[in-house]
Amino acid sequence: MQGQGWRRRFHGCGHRVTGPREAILTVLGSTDEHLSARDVFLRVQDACPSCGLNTVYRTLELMAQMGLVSKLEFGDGQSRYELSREHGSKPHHHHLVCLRCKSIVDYTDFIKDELDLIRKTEKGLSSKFGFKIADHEILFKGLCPQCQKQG
Amino acid sequence: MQGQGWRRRFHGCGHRVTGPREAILTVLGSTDEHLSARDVFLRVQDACPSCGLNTVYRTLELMAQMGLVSKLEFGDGQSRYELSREHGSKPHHHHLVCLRCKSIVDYTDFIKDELDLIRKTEKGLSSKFGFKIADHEILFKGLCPQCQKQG
DNA sequence: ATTGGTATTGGAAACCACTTCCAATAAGAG
DNA sequence: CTCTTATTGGAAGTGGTTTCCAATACCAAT
Repeated sequence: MQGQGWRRRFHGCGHRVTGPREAILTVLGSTDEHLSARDVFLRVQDACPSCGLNTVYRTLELMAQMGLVSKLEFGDGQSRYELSREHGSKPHHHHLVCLRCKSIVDYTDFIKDELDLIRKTEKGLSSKFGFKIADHEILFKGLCPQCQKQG
Repeated sequence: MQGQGWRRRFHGCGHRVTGPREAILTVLGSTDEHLSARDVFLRVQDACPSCGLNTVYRTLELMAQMGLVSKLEFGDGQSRYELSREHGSKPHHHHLVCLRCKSIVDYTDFIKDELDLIRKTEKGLSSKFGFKIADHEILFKGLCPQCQKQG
């Protein structure tokens, strides 16, 4: 999480800046992984021992709706979170997930090629359906090398 | 579900063709919606009253791994299913989901424009990571007109 | 600084989508 | 028709996520 703009952002929406929120953003800003709520909870204990799992869920959901974090679902039964494109330090990327073992690969290939299409689609959809679009996701699904062998 | 090819497909993988499986495919083939497992379960009662929710889950997961159905996650806490591109009668489409109320819009705009990119990316990823790619998904996230008003 | 209104928090309990277990059933190969 | 074994269904379990509510702590106004 670069900068402190998020504080202003919170206040602007009538939200308060609190210890847990600060700590959660710090955790997300210090990793490249796709953390589950429980993962975040564990790592937050350090900076904010009183923070409950419950608060982590609420905060992540709030931040997802504000567009600060991306909530990802890869089919393994839990949501995963990462700082969203504009707020994180990870390069723009997408995901490749194994249908069987649910393993995940981040890829950054062909990202430039998608720009035009995404921009055009985003514009078209927002004027056609009235949505205010915050983010997009491209997901490829298949079988990883291991799972291919195992039938 | 056009044709009966899926029977052969099942036998080919050492799976049996059963009442519940047949009924579930019929349900999926008769709608344009993104049904949850429970939705499918309810609609299956008609053709196959003995079919349990449990079997619906197992069957949908199996079909997802076979590539017959697409398992979709829109962030509302349950998976949704539709016949996959090659097996369904719905045109190739993608989704637009509201981050707040989780409502879903199907769109078919700019689908042609994506073909090249998808083909190229699919090829690149499968040779780089060894995945056997079965499907792809593009998801736009944002706020629907209603939720924009409500802050 | 102090105060007051209210958003936020934390813990426990509830919820619910989904999975596991296992004995009974039935598909389909021989 | 028979035998093997995949599949089923019901009940019980699992675990991620939400709800409830009293206590806490932001922060705007004083």
